[in-house]
Amino acid sequence: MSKTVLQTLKGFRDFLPKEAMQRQWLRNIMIKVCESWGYEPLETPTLEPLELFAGQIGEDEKLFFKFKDQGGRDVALRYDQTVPTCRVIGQYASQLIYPFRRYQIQPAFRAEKPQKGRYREFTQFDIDIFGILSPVADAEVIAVTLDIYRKLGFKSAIALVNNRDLMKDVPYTAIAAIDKLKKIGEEGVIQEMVKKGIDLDKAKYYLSYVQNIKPDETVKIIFDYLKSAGFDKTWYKFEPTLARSFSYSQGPIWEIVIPEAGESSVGGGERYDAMIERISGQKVAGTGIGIGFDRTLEAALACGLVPDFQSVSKVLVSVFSKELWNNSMKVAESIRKSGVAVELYPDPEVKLEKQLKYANKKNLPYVLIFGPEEVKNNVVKLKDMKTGEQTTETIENVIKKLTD
RNA sequence: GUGACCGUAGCUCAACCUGGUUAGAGCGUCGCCCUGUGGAGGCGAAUGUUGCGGGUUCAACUCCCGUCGGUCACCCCA
Repeated sequence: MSKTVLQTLKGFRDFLPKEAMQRQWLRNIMIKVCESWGYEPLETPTLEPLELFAGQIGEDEKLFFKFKDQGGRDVALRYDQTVPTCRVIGQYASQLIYPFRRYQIQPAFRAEKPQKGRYREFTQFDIDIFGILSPVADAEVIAVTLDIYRKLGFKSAIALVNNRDLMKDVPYTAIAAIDKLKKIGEEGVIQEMVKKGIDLDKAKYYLSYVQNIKPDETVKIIFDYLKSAGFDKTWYKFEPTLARSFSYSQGPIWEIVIPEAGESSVGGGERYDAMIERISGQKVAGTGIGIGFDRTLEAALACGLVPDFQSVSKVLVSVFSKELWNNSMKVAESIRKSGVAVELYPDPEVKLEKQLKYANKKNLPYVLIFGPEEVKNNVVKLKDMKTGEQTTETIENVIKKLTD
């Protein structure tokens, strides 16, 4: 194999066990929280007809990962999870039960130029609820999201909330500019608008108009809900200049920021009733959030919330000699039966010293050691790798200790 | 898609600007000290088509072009 093949494609990543375990940890918590709120999993294909995505946003076709399949069909890798879900709503209209709550965690693919935190294959965690027009639906999705960050152990996460409907009188180009306020400042926003053909006076007017928007009834309903759901008021905030410049955003819009881990957002959501109807042909209300899985993991790592995963198993059963190989196997098997993750050193010829070094490097909590002496007395030595302490026990006792 | 910077041992880097005999160091790895016990220490050893391809040159890790990959900004972000 030539050496150039030993690398991943631009913007694609491998996850070695340590990293993969961290991802699984995060994924499991997110799923658990979602299900505790009654959200059910949904999965859609990796490959879709190109028109499903391209039909939606015609202009920026460049970013699709698209190609022709063997049958000459134009296909594209999953670009996001919202659009396929809209397809599902149309395709299975007769079987879905509303309100329909679903979460979805799958990779999305975009042919972007990669940079930090932006890859061509990345994982998105979406939480959406369909069939409910009331802002209570938006509030619930925000509450589930905040619950996830709370359960992950963050001291705080803030939902910045606004209502796109309050910007009805502001043209889209102005909204898109105002969305960048945090990044480019007031001057930058005004310049951006002027560049896009808006008069200077109007640009200034739009900016100050938006900055002075006050929360409406919809926003109040959402905040009341969050308060009742047990979130301190430091966990949510009205943010008039939050714009979510997606063309399909409507109604409540929000973003999640984690102050302890930087100011950029880890996810954002909005209502998109109109897009659902456009794609599915069904008049179904829908609102939800897309959470950046990678960004959330990065934030959790930065805040020291991720357990230090080194190994999957709790104990290594060492092999003293070829003659005792069968004993080691039996011991490992009986521990495994008790539900404890156990690994057997897979080579009877290797010196005990090397087996211990292995256990040490992998950070395995315990090692079981037994030679002829112990076998004769029907006991084993349980070594605690952290303290170095070693006790002689019966297997039953070892299992009891390990399952505690 | 546009622009900038980067790519040397498993890892972090030196040598590149000002081309010149066997490309170095630390960490890690492996072995021994230690024939029933890891982490510390001592001693010893192995390792590179200098990302890949081409060009210039008597000579390229070094200069030039291309390509692949990375980082950053812009663009974009359903």
